[in-house]
Amino acid sequence: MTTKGKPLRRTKAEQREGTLAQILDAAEYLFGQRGLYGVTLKDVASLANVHTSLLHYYFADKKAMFDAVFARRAGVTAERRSVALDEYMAGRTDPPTVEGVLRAYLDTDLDLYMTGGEGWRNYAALGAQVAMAPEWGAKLFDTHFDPVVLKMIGLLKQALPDCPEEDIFWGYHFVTGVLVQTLARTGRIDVLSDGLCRSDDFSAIKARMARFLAFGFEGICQDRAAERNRLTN
Amino acid sequence: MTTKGKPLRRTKAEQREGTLAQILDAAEYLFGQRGLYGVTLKDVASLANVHTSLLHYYFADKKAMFDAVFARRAGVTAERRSVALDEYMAGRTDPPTVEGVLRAYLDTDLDLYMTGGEGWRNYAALGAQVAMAPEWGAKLFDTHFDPVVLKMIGLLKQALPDCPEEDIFWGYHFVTGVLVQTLARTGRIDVLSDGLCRSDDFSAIKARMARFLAFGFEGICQDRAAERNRLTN
DNA sequence: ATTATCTATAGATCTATAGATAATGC
DNA sequence: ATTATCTATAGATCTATAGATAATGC
Repeated sequence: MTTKGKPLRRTKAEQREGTLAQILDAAEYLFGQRGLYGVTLKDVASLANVHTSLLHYYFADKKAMFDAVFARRAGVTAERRSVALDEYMAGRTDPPTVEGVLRAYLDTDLDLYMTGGEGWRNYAALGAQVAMAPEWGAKLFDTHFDPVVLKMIGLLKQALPDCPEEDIFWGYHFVTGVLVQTLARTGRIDVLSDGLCRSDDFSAIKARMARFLAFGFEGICQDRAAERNRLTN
Repeated sequence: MTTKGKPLRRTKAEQREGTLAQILDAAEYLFGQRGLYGVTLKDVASLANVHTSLLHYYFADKKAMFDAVFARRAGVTAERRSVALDEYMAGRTDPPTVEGVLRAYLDTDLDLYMTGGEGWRNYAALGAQVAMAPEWGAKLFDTHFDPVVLKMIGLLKQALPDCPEEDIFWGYHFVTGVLVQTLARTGRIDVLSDGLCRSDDFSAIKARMARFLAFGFEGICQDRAAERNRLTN
């Protein structure tokens, strides 16, 4: 079995990298299924085919391992979305449109989960759980995603110059909800729709999400404009 | 201290009910903060001021306790929303509007969390965590909420007779996301908006949510109508 | 005479550490 | 000579149960 193509001898750096990836992949899957507290180090070790004590060699403790899992892909997706927003703006002289900004932001992310393989889908499910964890979850999101989110919100302000800042932030609140619900892939819509829709059909969701949300923004901003008119006249 | 107004002697049924409520309240708060796996029976017992073994007297195991916590309020909110939808339809001869249906459904629920006290807000946070749990979470939602959700979806179909069923289900998928994100109250929007918005300001959210989502539905249904026209002409 | 609550404890599991062994690195 | 991995185990914690005690119920 010692074919020339696959040398059994690996450099230590390679070995380290390989094992770490195995561990992080296993942890990512399990944490995505049951959350931080629903997974034991032993669970991760078994799935990763390493001994539990090795986890302590690589990570200070369980939370540090969890943070490493989250951080591994957080930077990648944040950067992709940031670049997509820049590219969207680079190609135009007109102010941005709400749907354009949302497409750059959301579709770019959905593409990643559609084409990035199982790892990215597991990460998505993990992200959904983190997003709903009040104690430490929001903090993780703040740390990794604030810059790109604020960049997007800045562009939405340009797209909706007459809309109060408050409404735009609430609109973003709704955007997160829709995205996070999608990333969770709980299978609930499958049951409700009796199989007509499947919660892992990101392609169907991509076809609707940005437009749905763009119309939503118009709705609450129109509302505000109307209210202001009512008060002024 | 044996004033006539507050007899120390309680009937067993009263005692049972009181203790159960203490236990369920404590469990509700803790599960809402850290999820099913992040809470131990000892945690619940300490907060409820009872001995851990008493939890085993009242519940078969931890999951049964969790289910009892969830079930206690699930029926109440489902029924309220169902009644609100009926009342909305009772008062009209025209077909329903999307925003009308969503207001009956969502505003009724938000009112409950706004006026129902701390217990209901803790339950909301718990619900948000359950909604993102792939293994057992979706199942709990199916059990308790399918009837009222399907009733609402039926009304949305009446409001949007030309919209494909598929789009309406996806629209509902987005509705859940927005509601669940709101119920979680993670404080993330507070940080992002630098205090301009607060995630526990359900009143501000109520003023925007139904309209935002109603416009979203119009958006994806218009889209579909346009697409059909394109294909037909 | 039944029901509610507490005491005591078994048995399993979980995290974490110390120290041994087996690889790669120079 | 350093780094990666495993063995063995301590100490804490967690769920669950058996059985005692203290209330209410007739």
